[in-house]
Amino acid sequence: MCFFLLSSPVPQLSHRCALTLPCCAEAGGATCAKAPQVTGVTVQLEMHTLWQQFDQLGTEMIVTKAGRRMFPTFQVSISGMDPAAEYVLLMDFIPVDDKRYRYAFHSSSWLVAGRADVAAPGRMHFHPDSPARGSQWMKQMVSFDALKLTNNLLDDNGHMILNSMHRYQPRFHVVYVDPRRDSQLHAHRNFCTFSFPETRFIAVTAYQNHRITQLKIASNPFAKGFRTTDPDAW
Amino acid sequence: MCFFLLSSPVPQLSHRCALTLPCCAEAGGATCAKAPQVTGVTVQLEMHTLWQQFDQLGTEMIVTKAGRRMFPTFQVSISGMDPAAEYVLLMDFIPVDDKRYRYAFHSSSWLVAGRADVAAPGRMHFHPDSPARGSQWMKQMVSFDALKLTNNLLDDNGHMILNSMHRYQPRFHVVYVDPRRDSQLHAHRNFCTFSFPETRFIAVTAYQNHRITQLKIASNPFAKGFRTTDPDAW
DNA sequence: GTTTTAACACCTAGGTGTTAAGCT
DNA sequence: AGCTTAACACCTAGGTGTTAAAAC
Repeated sequence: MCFFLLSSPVPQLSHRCALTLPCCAEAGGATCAKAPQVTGVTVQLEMHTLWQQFDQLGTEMIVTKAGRRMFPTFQVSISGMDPAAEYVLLMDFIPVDDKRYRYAFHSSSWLVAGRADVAAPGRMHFHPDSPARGSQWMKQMVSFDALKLTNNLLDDNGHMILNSMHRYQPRFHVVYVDPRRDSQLHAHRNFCTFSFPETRFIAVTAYQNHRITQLKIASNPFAKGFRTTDPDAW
Repeated sequence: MCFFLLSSPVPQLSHRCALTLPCCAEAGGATCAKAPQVTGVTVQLEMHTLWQQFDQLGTEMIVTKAGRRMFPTFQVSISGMDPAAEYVLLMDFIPVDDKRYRYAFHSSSWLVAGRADVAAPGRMHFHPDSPARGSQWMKQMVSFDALKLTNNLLDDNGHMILNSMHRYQPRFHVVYVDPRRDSQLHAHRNFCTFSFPETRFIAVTAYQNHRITQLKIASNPFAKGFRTTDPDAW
């Protein structure tokens, strides 16, 4: 099941060149003996400008017992797949560091509040259309809008379990489904991973930074009921 | 693509014993050289009582240009699949006869109004979870609630195209995805078909029989706004 | 004190039959 | 006259931040 290294370090890519990531970008140009079906894969993060706006304020994502969607939604455009080959697309979340945070309202900033709590169960979220052919994945934007975040360590709904007040980096994985051989043995060659630094966030049970709240209200259609100003101003 | 005989006759099974259909039920006990993955498959129609209530009045299903869901929804429970084998589940609709109908309001009954119009394009509706393993299909009820009916001959949304004022029999197909050989050549052995006579209906652009309208309002949650009497009376 | 929970009003998104107008 | 269409009010279903109370 766990054929990815959950403990692998978070890549340190600059914001400005992260619009498009070639396969194995996080490996930093190291040796990359990947299957040909994944070597050419390129992934572009959608809603990049919105993600940047949140990232500049310090993105917060609500976690609830029942599960809460992410906003912005993680959406990507993919190219360079083998149109006829089958792929599985999935996401996971890895801790950015070993710290617990708290928000200082008087200074409107996040402070380190100690060592991280025990790590939440590291789950994978398979895109519901998986598996599908490359042609299908490349046809239009791939959206992970069914993905939900929870702080319930005993969650039984397949949601992604995160610790509140901890910082996370979403990761996106493209896995080639090799029909010819035992996929378990060659899995390490048949996938590649993409990390977009601007999608990092701190999990919270209630918003801390009021500017994050305002940007969510301004940009999320489901929060329209809380808008007071002109929505086009954003 | 069209590996089913769209023009095959509608099976004439009695209402009373149609609760559960074994594979190849429509073949009437004839020779049935099917693959072992489909021979043992059994399908049970859900909401059977509701379907019978509608059938006794003469079920009508709305067709619209944009596409309209069926109510009751076609839902089945499946058993007897090979849990590890992959199956595709799909539906189609075949004309019950070669006639066009009209409703006589004064006698509250359907009359034959001539020969059928030119047949609408015969489409297949693949269940969106297809393909999936037998274990997945048997885990819980399979619902075709995404299926929509349209009278637009030029429909480009993948909906099922039907002629209004014509009578149809929904059919349900279980197709075993054979990984070993050319599935095209052996397709005739790898599927079986189920027809439930109580799911027959006449396609309409507006309800004709007022008792059908009342039963829809009473039993469809989305029509609750039109209820006047106690819903528990049904 | 800080963090979490649950009920809530207010939205989006889309499935109902109704109705009046339009079509043939 | 028979049939179809489109706008509509009224639902279901579920995604928002708010708020006050609860939990720790």
